Amino acid sequence: MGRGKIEIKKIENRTSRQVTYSKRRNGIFKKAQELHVLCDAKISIIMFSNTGKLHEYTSPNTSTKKIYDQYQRTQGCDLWSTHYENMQETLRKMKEINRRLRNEIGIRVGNGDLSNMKETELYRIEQKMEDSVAIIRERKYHVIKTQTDTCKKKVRNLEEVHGNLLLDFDAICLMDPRYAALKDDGRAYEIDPVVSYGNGMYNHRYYANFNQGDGASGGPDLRLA
Amino acid sequence: MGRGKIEIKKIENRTSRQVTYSKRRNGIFKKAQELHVLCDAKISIIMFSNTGKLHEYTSPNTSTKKIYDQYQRTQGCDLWSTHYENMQETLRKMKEINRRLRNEIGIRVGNGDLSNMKETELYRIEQKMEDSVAIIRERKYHVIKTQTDTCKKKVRNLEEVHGNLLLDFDAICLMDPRYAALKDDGRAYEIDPVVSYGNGMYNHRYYANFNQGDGASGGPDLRLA
DNA sequence: AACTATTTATAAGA
DNA sequence: TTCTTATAAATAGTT
Repeated sequence: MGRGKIEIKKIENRTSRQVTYSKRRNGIFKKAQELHVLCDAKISIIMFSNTGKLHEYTSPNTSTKKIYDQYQRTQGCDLWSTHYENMQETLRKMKEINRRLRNEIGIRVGNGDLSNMKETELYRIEQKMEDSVAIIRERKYHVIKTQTDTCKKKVRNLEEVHGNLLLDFDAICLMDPRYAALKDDGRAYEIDPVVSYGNGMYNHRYYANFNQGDGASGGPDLRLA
Repeated sequence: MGRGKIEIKKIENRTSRQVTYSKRRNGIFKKAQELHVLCDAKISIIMFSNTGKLHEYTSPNTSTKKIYDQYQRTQGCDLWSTHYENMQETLRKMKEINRRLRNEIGIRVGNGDLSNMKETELYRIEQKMEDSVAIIRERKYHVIKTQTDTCKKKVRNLEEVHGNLLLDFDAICLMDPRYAALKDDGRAYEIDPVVSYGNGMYNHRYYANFNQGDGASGGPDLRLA
């Protein structure tokens, strides 16, 4: 379609080639537009001249991106999803890790969902939590130990006074048996059975009892049974 | 270019439209191929008929993806990098959240980095940790309360016995002043100053002291100062 | 899918 | 680039 027929092969003359490229490119775009109107087609044309210049045609009411999205959907292919999929996988994994971390925290903070946990799992969690409280316990221990020591001191002192009184009382009874009757008048001078002092005046079972479960540290054991 | 000139507007006849679409589409692809050969151009054409059918032409020695990559580089535009960047942003945020969650857990488990924390921050963490121990404390409390109750019982009993002994001793002294001397022989029947019983035999300051900081529950307060 | 009258695109020249 | 124009090519309507 021109003054003479041309063979379809690369035009070696640079200028001619550029002119032809320009004319034919517009021809194609014109025909694309016509096709769009006549047949209601969506068309995307992208071309690069051999000089690297970009020209594109995109039919109205759409965009290059839209057409490529549709292209992918239709083809079921990826195009850029190679890059993309790795990222999606990473994202997916991270969400999962995140979810688990949140759950771990939730359990520790007290609003975790413990309802669908198995016994062993619950035990594991409990163990972990106990480990976690170690630091807090370390400080709490100081306070508790102070209380305990004070308590021990008082009990020890009280017991000593009590012991001395009993000794003195016994001494009085020996010196003057009149008062021995007091021993049998219903009053119990011995500490009640719960404490189990029995007859031993300086029996320290009381302390042993108080300190039962003591760790190596000598402080009260706060572990759960 | 046909038996008659046609107006460029949508062809309403379905069959005609499809025929025209087919013919012209091939015409465009043929011209694209000619242009590719004549001018050494890279061309990508994607079209969708109004029935949604996909047809494409891609010039030889290239691919849709290559052309799209070049398209993006040339245009400096995003296309899918919008998705991509959003995704990267999401990923970045998620990593940050993850890092913080890990740190939170680390602190609770005892291997967190507390070194570069400010006082207020540390206090906040401590508070949170204490909240977290609430559940554990709830159960521990049971054990401690048992111990405490036992201790109280023992002390109360011991004190009562002690009180009775003192009363009896006083009675003996009144009846037989000979033994009053024992009161001043250096032995202290009163509990030592630490316990501060003073002269009041039934003074319960001891308990008040032991129970200092009691919560409404009546149990020992395990909170840190 | 093939035919062909006709329109359209465009090669070469200006 | 754009215009011109002779001519090749595309294609509308028909078969």
